[in-house]
Amino acid sequence: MKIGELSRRTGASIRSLRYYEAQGLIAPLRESNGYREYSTLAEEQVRTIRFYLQLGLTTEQIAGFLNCVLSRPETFCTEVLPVYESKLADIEAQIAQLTRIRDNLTDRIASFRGESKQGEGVSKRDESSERR
Amino acid sequence: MKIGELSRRTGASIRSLRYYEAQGLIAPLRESNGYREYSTLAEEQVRTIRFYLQLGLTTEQIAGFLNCVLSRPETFCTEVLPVYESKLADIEAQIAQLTRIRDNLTDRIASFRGESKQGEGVSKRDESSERR
DNA sequence: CTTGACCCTGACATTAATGGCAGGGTGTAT
DNA sequence: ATACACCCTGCCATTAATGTCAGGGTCAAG
Repeated sequence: MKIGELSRRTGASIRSLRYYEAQGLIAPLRESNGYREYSTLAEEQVRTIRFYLQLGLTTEQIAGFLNCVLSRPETFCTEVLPVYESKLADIEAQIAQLTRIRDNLTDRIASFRGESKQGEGVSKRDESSERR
Repeated sequence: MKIGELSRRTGASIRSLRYYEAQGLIAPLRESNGYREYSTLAEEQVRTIRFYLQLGLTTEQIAGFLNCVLSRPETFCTEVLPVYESKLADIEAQIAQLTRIRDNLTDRIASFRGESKQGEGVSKRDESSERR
């Protein structure tokens, strides 16, 4: 199957499919005219790649275990767990950070609604949050 | 005060101070030799800018209400509230998205620990999350 | 032979704030 | 005058996946 069809079948843009190849995630054959020829396995492979991308993993991380998870259940691939764990730590840190900001914003929005009375906690800034 | 001193006092890099100026957030005078001369008010101004940046606002958004909040309590500046509200919506969407991913990761990590028994929910992917 | 639907590579743009360099001027103390 | 600590502008880089050109082949149908 050629790249256009694979794109239609998987929802990945042609541009993305070429990018996955450049990142070493998929290696289609080439016809004599230079066109990429994808096997039928490619379809699942691309869906798998996209799934891991949705989890927020990078193509580099995915490349580290893709071959393994394509050939057996994920839990048999020892390379996967550390990636998940480090990603989870990332995400939790981000959530914590965003939650801090959200609470700060919520407070400040609330002080707009009830600003008619006192001025406590409104004009003085909260130096607690931090970024990157 | 010159830019180096302001940088030391506020913790903002010289590079950042020049950037804030380019974005219209602060307008120091110029000495005859071309050096920026900051008033003593600049120190609080920069801290205020940094505070809003920490809240995740962009320099453009900050520019929209900085003059106002520097001269009176935040709650008197009507330009501020809509920015807060839209940022809050942003943040909440991001938190929701990250939470979905986190739960997915947590599940998958858990299936590594308990993989000795059955294979339910392990090899089949979850197509529920989404990104950007 | 021309049209049109494919395919190819290579390159630049995107986002936002910041870091860092090159090349050069200023000012003060020795 | 020479060193040294400042300051200036302008420019490129950063991140990661994707979009989007330009300029060019391939191939089947008409």
